[in-house]
Amino acid sequence: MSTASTRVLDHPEREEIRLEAVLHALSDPMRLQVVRFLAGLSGEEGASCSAIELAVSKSTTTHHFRVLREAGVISQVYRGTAKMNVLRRGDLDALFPGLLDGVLAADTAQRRRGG
Amino acid sequence: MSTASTRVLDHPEREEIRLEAVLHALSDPMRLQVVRFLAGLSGEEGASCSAIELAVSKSTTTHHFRVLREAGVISQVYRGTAKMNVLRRGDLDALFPGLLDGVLAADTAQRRRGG
DNA sequence: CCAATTGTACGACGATCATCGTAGTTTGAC
DNA sequence: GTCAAACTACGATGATCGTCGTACAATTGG
Repeated sequence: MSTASTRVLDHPEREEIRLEAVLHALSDPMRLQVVRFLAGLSGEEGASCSAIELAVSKSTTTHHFRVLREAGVISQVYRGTAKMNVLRRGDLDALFPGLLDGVLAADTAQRRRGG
Repeated sequence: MSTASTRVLDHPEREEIRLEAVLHALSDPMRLQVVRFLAGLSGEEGASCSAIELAVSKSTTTHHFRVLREAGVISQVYRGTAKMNVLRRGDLDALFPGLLDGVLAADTAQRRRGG
């Protein structure tokens, strides 16, 4: 088809994003790894699901990305056979200023200690 | 007995506190309520478990306090028949600067919006 | 010693979770 | 039209979670 893909994914609106859901989404090592990766990207690029190597099966990877999307942490859009993922930094920063950076900094600090 | 109580509770050392565990502990509304309450206290006072009215049974309350303690978010010490709870702000701020305040601010922001 | 207060231990319950494999769908490239 | 790549859907499984009630333990105050 030449028309745009009809495969559209459901994202919570900014106002629908819940702190508890975000914290829960970030409390898993795999998902934290995804967020860390996406946060390290410059600009609006984003990355496909397969660009981030997680030590779990493909189904599990899909699952983690969905949890992140449904919590409002990332947005996902199909592009060809790939699905591009972008951190919803604008929304998160608007809702919870400093939260995402705080978590990322905490993650960096913990890793630096050898965690 | 006049000797100090032998009822001692296990707390993770500062270096043992894990970010994922902290985030998980904070991702529950009841536990967030406890942390919010303790954060609102002045000085080193702390509060007994029963001082914080949670809309769950006593057993469940005990459970939530334990999760917070085992994650390193609070410290608990017996004092008579009561158990006093204190936020481990010093440890958390040292390990993850800005994280606790970020979460508390996010919680306040969400509540202000009517969440 | 007795009673009241405060919190625990121990199942138990249904719900959610992280994980997997297999079989499928959608797309882009040839 | 075929084929490979990328991701999904759908169970299934074992673990953990939040919740409860009941029964118990430790402490303080009369």
